[in-house]
Amino acid sequence: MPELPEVETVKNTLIKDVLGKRITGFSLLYKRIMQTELGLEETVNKTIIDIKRHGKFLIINLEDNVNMVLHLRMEGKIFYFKEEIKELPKSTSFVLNLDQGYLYFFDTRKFAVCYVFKGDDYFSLPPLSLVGPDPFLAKKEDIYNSYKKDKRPVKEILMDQHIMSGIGNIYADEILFSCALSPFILGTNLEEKDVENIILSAQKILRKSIELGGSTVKSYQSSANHSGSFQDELKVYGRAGEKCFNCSSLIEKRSLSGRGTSFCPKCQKHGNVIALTGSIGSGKSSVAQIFVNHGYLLYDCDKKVKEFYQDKKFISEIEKKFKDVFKGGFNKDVLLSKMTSSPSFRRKYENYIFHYIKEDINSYLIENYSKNIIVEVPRFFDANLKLMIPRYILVRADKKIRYNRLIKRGQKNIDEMLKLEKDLDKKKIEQAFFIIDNDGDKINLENKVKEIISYIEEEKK
DNA sequence: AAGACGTCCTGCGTGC
DNA sequence: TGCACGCAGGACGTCT
Repeated sequence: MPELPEVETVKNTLIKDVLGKRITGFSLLYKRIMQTELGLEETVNKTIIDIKRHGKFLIINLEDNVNMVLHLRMEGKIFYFKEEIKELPKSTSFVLNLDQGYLYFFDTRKFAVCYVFKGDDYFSLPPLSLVGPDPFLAKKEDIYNSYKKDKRPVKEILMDQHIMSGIGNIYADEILFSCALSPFILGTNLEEKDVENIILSAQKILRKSIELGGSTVKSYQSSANHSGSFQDELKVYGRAGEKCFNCSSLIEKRSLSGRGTSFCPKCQKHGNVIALTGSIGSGKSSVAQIFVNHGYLLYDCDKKVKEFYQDKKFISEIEKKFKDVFKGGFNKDVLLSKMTSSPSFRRKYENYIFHYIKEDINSYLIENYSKNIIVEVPRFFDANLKLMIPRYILVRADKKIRYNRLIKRGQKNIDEMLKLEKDLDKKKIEQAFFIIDNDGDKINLENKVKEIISYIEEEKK
């Protein structure tokens, strides 16, 4: 994704390639890219006299005060070729024919936008008038004044182009790692020195990235002939589940306002988050209780799901989502029979519930990011929580012991429930943070869990 | 008013 | 092997 360093790289490449060249014609293949009444025809027969960057915007100054303003968004790329491409790729948004060569604008997802202005007041008109200074131009006092009254999490503010521009998802994660701040800390809770740190870290990281020609991540590349190499410098972005280079903690990932957010829980001052999983009747709750006694907050998925089923909004969402099944309104018996008779329904339904609970865990963890939390989640693997909570404790118990526990609990349909369980594969067992074999001895269990808790405390130092 | 959600779009990963 | 599905993601618009 082009952020400030990538746009800067594009700018530098274009200055080398096309400055002084004249636009002789154009073809517009994706019309919706144009955001202004004025179109590319205004650029014909004009020479490119300068190329600038403002935040993540690229500005192409032409003769006679014609100015193009481009935003590459996710995947916009501008490549200069001396020769014409015979078969244009599907992703081509437009082509500018030059007196020598061609400028191709590619954009697979078609999110990029283009503005054409006549006159020199384009800086005082949207979109540029709404863009804040980039970290190299920002004044510490101004930025601190904005941050301290902003109730959003710092990462959101950092990506808000109106306040400070140029930083997107990748660099936001990297900058916050670099200044050891949680992405979830609220702007109102930041001190002046934190904001100063953010600006300095931003400058340092962006400068380094510009030196390396930006990042070449997934499909993004700044120019046809060169790829940047800053992706090799990334410390947290795209590293969820891997070890922090600094402290060896596992990098965690959450979703913050729809953006994947990776961070090191130790370096960025988070509480411990541990998932607790294992088959039914293995004694997860007893383990969880011991964590609670040691000051951990408990997120209990089974309890949460029960609460969801009491919630009218949740039920009406389910009725809407699966309206062919719940024609006469939501009904547990209908649900059960459909679940057993249709595997595809079961899959879809469970995925929906997993998704729902995952979102809920996500917001709980963000809200309580500085606290220690134990998340009791029987279907940890099915719910795909491994990147959100890389550390999980596996509780196991002999089948006989579990059977007896379930009878004691008054559980119905025990045989069916046990039959539905899948065996854990080797990898899942190997990757467990700890395995607790719970044979029913309370003292043993208590000691084992205490051991784990003090291990976690020790690790955190 | 601020926050949640929808919109644009396509390649790709997942899971059967 | 292929198909269907759903997600990611920057910025802005809309709704509450």
